[in-house]
Amino acid sequence: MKSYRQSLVLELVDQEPITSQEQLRERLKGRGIDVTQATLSRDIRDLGLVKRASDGAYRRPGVEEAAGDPLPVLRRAVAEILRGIEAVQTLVVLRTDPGQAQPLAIAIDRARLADVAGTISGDDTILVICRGEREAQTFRRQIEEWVRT
Amino acid sequence: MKSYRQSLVLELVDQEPITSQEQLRERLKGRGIDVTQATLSRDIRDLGLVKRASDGAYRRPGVEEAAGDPLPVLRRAVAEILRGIEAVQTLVVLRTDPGQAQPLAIAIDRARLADVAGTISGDDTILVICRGEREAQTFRRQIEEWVRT
DNA sequence: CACAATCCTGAATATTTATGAAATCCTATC
DNA sequence: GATAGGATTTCATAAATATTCAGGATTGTG
Repeated sequence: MKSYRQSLVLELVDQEPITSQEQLRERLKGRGIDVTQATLSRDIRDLGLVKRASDGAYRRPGVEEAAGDPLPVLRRAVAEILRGIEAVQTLVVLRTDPGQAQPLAIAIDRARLADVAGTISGDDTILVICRGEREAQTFRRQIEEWVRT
Repeated sequence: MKSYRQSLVLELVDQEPITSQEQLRERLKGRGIDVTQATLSRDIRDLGLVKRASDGAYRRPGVEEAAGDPLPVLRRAVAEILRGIEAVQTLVVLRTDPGQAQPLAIAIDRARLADVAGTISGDDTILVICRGEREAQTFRRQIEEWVRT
């Protein structure tokens, strides 16, 4: 019983956001398993599940969430907060308004562009490490394009 | 106030197991910060901390038990949260899941590897500055090795 | 079978966390 | 300084979770 129930718990937790033990209880009932919240509290401890404060959902540790399409977010971010751009060999330096570098850098990271190996950012400057000099130019041109649009 | 307090929360949570918001409240009071539990509930959500059911301790997602030898910690961190690695000249760019770069960078720093001069990290990217191109390759290979194991 | 030891569970309850509403604190502007 | 608007915090309370205790099951042993 117990181990079957626990494997079902993992399955449920993986396929939809479960944010409370009561909710989990209902889902299990739907599958013909009826237990109390106390039991689920113990199951969750046994399974080592984790409750993320950001959305309150139970998760197996280490499994991350995928969000919506990051490209539009990036385009908006560029249009809104980019103030300057410059390529130096394989690096591209972006300037923003004070305090805006971090959000823009995150947008770039999440867009997972082919030219970009990664970014590091300070307060109003972002360093974009590109995969080569050619890629740095391509990236700069792409961004400049977005600024104009 | 808020951002200072939140950085203190991260610090406290990293250095000892905090299992309730009241406990966190006491620790903060010990550092001269006096707030209510309600505020901490919101801070914890803002910071995206996670409460592990296995021991009830709050953690930054992805960070594993900080203890003794830093190498095993690093290996585990690599296995768990590394998503990509790439060397560009003397630099190595590591990619992680969103928001996970910081903890992995800390693990690298603490391991004090011979090839590594230092690290800088953003949201999901870490820039590792190696002591030379040869060392960058060695470091990359070492990490890749760990990913496979 | 009888017994003990152990595991699992539910009920009741204690503890912990989240939240709505009001109060307070900041910051910018006149 | 006075004031508006927003952010942040507290207070009070609701909601969610953990735990204690006791009652079956189940298993192993003589």
